Amino acid sequence: MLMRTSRGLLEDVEAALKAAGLPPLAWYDVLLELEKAGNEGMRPFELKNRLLLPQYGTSRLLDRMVTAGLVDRQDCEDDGRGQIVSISDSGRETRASMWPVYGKVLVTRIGAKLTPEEAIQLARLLSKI
Amino acid sequence: MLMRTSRGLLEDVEAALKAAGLPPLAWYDVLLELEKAGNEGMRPFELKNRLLLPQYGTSRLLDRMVTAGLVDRQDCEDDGRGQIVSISDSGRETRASMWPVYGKVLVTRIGAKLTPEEAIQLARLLSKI
DNA sequence: CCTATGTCGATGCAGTTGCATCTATATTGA
DNA sequence: TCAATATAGATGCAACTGCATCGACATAGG
Repeated sequence: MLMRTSRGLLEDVEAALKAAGLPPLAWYDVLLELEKAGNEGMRPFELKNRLLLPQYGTSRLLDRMVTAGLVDRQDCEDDGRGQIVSISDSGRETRASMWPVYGKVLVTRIGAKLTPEEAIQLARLLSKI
Repeated sequence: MLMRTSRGLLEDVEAALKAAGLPPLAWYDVLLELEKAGNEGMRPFELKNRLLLPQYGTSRLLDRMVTAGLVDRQDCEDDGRGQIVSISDSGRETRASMWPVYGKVLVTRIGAKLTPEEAIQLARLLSKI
């Protein structure tokens, strides 16, 4: 049930984003992390750890986002192997415009079907897993 | 949180199946449906409706499963456009060998972390969505 | 200092997915 | 009956994913 539920939800969110001409959900997660990281940005491997993405996935996702101008990438001074990625102004705007679309699907798919107490309880149960 | 939880669970299941030299989880769902459908099998579009898969995804998934010998495909007599797919003996065996691997991950990831009452409650909440 | 090993990130390749479109057959209705 | 439309399933193409591996730099141990 968990699988079916979340897959359906995911598809709805992706479809809503696409219909609004916005990037996929994974980009939202990245933008949110980078926004939280502030101006100093963060290392790709840290992003990978936070979002539990595979290393190669992170590398290529960042590639695309840099190309799209949502993320800035610069060489890391402390570590010659590494780099620092940070969100651009355009990235901030994009994230902001994604949120209402994302949120609306969640509200209509979850908020409308569960009472607030149930939603809290669901969150509590899921967090234990 | 729902997304993160289910994605992690999914990855664990896929990894366990792969480690056991077994096909991916989607194949399990198909095999289970076909096994329930019995000897008459079922139409691909019906499978697509039940599993909520895209049409092209169903077509290609069945291609691979037929190639792997887990599914039999024959032309449909009633409808010249259509076909009938059904599970083969090998498919039944494969599904049977997948179940314990699948189940074990669920038990260790869910059963071990939630009490039976919590699990029931979780299922109830998810079913409302 | 130098070699061995570990970590960071990139990439070639094969397999998979999404999208749009196609062919073939079925159904509807004038 | 025949044209218009709808449905079943396949497929070319571009994008994306997983896997294995690579090259570059970092760090530890002798």
